[in-house]
Amino acid sequence: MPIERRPLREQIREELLTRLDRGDFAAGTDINEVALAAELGVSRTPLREALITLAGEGVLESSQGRGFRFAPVSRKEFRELCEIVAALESLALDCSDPAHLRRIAPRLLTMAQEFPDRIAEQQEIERHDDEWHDLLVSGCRNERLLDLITSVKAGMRRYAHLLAGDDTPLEREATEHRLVAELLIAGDLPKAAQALRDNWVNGMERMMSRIPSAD
Amino acid sequence: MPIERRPLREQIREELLTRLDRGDFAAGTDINEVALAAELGVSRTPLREALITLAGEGVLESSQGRGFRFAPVSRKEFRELCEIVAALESLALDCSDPAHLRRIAPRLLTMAQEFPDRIAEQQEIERHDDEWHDLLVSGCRNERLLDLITSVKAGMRRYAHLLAGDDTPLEREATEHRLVAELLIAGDLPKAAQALRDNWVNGMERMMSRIPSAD
DNA sequence: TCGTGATATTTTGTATTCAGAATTCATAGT
DNA sequence: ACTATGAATTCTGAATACAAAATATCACGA
Repeated sequence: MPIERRPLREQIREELLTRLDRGDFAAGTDINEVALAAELGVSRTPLREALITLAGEGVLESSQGRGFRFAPVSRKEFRELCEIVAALESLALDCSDPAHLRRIAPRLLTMAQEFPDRIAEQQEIERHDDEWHDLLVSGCRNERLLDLITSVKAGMRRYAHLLAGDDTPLEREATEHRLVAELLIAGDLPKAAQALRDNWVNGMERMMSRIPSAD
Repeated sequence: MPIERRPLREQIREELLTRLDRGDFAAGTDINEVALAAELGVSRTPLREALITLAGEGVLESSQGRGFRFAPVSRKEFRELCEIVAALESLALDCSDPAHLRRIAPRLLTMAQEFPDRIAEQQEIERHDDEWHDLLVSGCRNERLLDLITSVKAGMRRYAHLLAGDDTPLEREATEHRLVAELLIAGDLPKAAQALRDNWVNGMERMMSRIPSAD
């Protein structure tokens, strides 16, 4: 078995992100470093390193002397993030090996058809959606781009739990994924990329109404 | 006068980037934290925070137990970065206020025509080029996108000093900038965005031969 | 001469401590 | 009652201290 040894800051970062997914943190409230470090069972040093990383990814914001806080959600930011990820994933498709795309296209179609029931847990739905997108860009030969996409998506996690409890979007999301997969099978990459961008734009609009309008 | 108070980590990050521009650091060599901290006159704590930030931006790489080092340059990575920035700046144009674009277009044209002499210092040329691109995207309403562009470009600084000493590219760079400006004046945003992407692709190819082929 | 292993040294990763800024709370004055 | 002022407290930002991992050194044997 491969023995895994990673810096604490990375483990902490992931733990904070999963807690964020669970909705543990109220947006906008300050983070108390000593309390959080004690809760995680680590010292402030690696915790602060993780916080700085997350701030760089836009998950947190910080200000001099007042430390870190989870950035409040806003429609404006969400729109901005969707625009960015749409462009990046579309670019990732362009940079992908066409042969690889043809190979995975059927699986993408299957996954889109197996979209989780509306009974399924929110967590499960999100995981499925993430997996689909991950597989989609898995053939991208631009490694930096893949890292960047991961990083930007980390900043979107604050929004994930907001879309709990609505069913209708699910169908549409699945339909759009199917469309992308079918266009890939047909070998029409430009159209597939466009459909993917549309998917993000539509997903954004579905979400918009659910974001508190502090804007 | 407004008294400026910023965290040490940010000042350190900037200092390291300017030193990188000066070519102070040999790529691939490990960074000695105590030595560098002493040289900068700070403790290891804020220095490490800056290093972690830079690693997140791709300027540095790190591995468990062996600390940080400046990532070696490679044609592959440079191509990847150019692809990304081309897409992001193009997106920034799309997100810009058309009125603002019309307003700045003449200035962009002037700047392109005033492109520094080939006698000018390398530093000066780069600064001028950066300013032109900054002005170009200054009307972008997607703030996150602007931050992201800045961050990705930080990762490209390692390549800047490589193109010293060649004159011909200068002319072409200026010509391409002029073309973008003229298309903006004509109000043809899609064509301008395309010309901008071409500018990045061409700039990449000009650079390619100058990057050591460790690949 | 080369490789192997034990030991010493260096350097990182993490914890702890210290100093100063921000906030809170109480009190005095209007 | 309300504001302003200042002390006390809390928290962050930075420095220092400590532990463990990585690297270098060197002796020894094939």
